[in-house]
Amino acid sequence: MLTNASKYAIRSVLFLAQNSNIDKKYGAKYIADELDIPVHFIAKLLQPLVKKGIISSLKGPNGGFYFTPDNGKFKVCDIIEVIEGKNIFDSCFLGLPKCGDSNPCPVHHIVAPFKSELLKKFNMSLNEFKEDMDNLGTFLTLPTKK
Amino acid sequence: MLTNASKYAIRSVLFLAQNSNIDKKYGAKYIADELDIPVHFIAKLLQPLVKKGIISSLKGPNGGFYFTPDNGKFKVCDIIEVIEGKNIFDSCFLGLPKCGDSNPCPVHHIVAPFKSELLKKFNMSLNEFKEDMDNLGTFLTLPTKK
DNA sequence: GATATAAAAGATAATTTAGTCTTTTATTTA
DNA sequence: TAAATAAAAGACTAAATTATCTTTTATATC
Repeated sequence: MLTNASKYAIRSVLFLAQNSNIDKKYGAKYIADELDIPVHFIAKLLQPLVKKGIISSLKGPNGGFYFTPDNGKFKVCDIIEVIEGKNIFDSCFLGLPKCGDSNPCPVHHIVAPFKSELLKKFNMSLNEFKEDMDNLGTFLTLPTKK
Repeated sequence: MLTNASKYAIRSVLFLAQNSNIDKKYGAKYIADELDIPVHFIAKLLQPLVKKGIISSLKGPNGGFYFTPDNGKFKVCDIIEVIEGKNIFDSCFLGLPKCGDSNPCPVHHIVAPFKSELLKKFNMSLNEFKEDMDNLGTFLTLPTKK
């Protein structure tokens, strides 16, 4: 459903949301190591996210990527849109060209509520999402990294 | 989550399950037109399914692909396994290497029950699945094709 | 047996996704 | 202002997925 690119990007942004601020920045290498992601790949992916304002960055010594309260106004959906360039949640799970409530595919009744729940979550602001993660006690990394 | 190949294959098999029998076969071209799928692609995809016994085929005039009660003993999961060659339902939605109940990613609590429901369905026999489709009134084609 | 038909088999091409490497630019610190 | 650092930008490579095309084989019918 999501490409590796989107998965990497989402986890990186959430990592920054949880762990960074203007005084505590993380380089691409650190993020990649932490999340078990290819370094060069994530470095490339973060560029358009910075440009869009979803995360912040600073070059040079003591520079890196970081998260501000303003960044937290964006949503996970924004990350996906920047990386994929299109809405990937429209398409039918079985590839039916016109799947919908009135022309449902054999798994539509299972997939539709799932997508709806997922989109509810992905449409939360990143600030809200972060709080939600704290409440649920969820993870972004390998258990050994904690 | 599923590749195009799997989606095409699943819909083709279900089409045959619903519409064909030993006296009513369909050529690759017919199936492709009906389901809005690339002809050559589906022709290729159906080959390993026949070999595995998930669908039946006969060469020559009046030949084509068809479905027998015996074919109906396989499951949708079998189709996916033949086409993908691996279990695609294991991996975490956000790409977390060790996502699970005890180390859940931020959407695990949404994804896990979805997968579970889906797998329940995909582990039904195709005979059962066909009946289920009748009961639910689901579709495999464009509404205009009906 | 010759011909037509349709799947099987095999080779190849195109596109998308994934990932890497090098050079440039901005910023800090000495 | 020189050196070091880290992101930005750009070019490039690799792999997987998607799709097409051609040749061969099996089957039915005439």
